[in-house]
Amino acid sequence: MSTWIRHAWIGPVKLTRLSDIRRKELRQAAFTVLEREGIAGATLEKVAAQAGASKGIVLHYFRNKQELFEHAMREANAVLCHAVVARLQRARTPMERLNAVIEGNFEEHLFLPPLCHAWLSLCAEVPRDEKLARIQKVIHARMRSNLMSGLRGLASPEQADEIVLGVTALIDGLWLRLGLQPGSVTREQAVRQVKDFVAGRLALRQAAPVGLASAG
Amino acid sequence: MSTWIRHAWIGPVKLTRLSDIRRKELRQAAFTVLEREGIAGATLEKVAAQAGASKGIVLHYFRNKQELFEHAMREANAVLCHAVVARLQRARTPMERLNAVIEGNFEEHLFLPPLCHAWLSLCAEVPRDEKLARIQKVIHARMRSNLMSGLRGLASPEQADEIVLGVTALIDGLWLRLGLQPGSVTREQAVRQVKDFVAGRLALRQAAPVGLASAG
DNA sequence: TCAACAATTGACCAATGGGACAATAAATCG
DNA sequence: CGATTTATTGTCCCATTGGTCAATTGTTGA
Repeated sequence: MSTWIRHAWIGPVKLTRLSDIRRKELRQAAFTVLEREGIAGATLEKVAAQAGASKGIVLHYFRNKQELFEHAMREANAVLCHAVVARLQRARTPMERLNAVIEGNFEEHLFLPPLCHAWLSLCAEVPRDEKLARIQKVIHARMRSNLMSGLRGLASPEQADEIVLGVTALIDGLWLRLGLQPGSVTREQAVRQVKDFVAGRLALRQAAPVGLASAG
Repeated sequence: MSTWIRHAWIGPVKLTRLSDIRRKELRQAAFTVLEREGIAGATLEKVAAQAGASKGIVLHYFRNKQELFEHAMREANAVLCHAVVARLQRARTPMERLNAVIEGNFEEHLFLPPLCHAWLSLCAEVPRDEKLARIQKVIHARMRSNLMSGLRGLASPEQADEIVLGVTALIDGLWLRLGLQPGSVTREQAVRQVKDFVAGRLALRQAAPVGLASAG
């Protein structure tokens, strides 16, 4: 976290203003600390140390601790988002778009326990932080939209809605599993699970909508 | 949290020793505080206040803060567990057992945002608390075992394994959704999702195992 | 009744954390 | 170059927190 980043391309946009660069460094440092320490142990001092700076500088760029972690969440989300969008752009058919979303959500260099740990800590604060809640809402809306872009060609609107809920929940659940028991689920397993889920739901499309499910 | 609880039946076991009762009160108070404040805001003083006692008493019954919240997690888990087991005992067929687990995991008076919030905060600490991790592990093992008791009669062992992973992830994901966006998922929707998931997977049992899923 | 024990409290303490601020160093720009 | 703005640091402050401890108040059982 020294200065190598100063004149580098970070993400899709070149950061010119020094302040922007510093802010990004600090957001990332905050996230890294979150990975290690969780929300309870993530202090301004640790973030500063992680960024190789003083505590004062953190509060120079962010009004307070809350704001810092809100930006950390936005940052992390942007990365995730980018992984999906990149794949989505190469997709041609509806099914390809669907798979793009699924695979993008389990990208190899992102589907990692520490990332999940930090994410989990942020999610746990959502109920008490209006801003975090709004970010979460946006994330879900984008996810839904991405999935819909593929599902519209494959299922009825009502069915698509149902499938979207299932897919998003399943993805989140698999991430959670990675965080709670690293090693109990691989990227390939996760992708397979979600794809099979969709396949199963689409297969049941014309079948009796109750089927086995209502046997109990 | 006064004294009405003193001579009451709490759960399946009557608590005789006063110390046991006090400990239970405090565990529950800790969980309640967790619901409101999250792990970062849950202090011993607040727990004490919630229980109508002094901070000293909390540390009289629990070695330290960590231990208190570990017990809070066990407590919450026991409640969840009880809901499932009760239904499981009334189930006769494999499918009934499966449905018992699914419905038990979304019991009406448990599938609530505050409960989820507290739970989420505890999960977020799992990576940094060996004891919490062990509790988590036990929970998952029991869940798997419960599901297996139904699935063994319905699918091959390998398939059952896969389905279990999917079902547990889906359940967790739906809970997470409840916590992050209360109101975006009802108990009925959740139950339906999981049941349909299982139905879809069982329907694909004999079909080509790849199917639509490998189109991308 | 009295001694041993458990429960409970409140005071106390050292450590830490978030945040304010003044002082200093750098950079930018006319 | 000189002045104004920006970056950065370290110090200071106050509130909070986890945890210890001695003292007090029941409870219980011989």
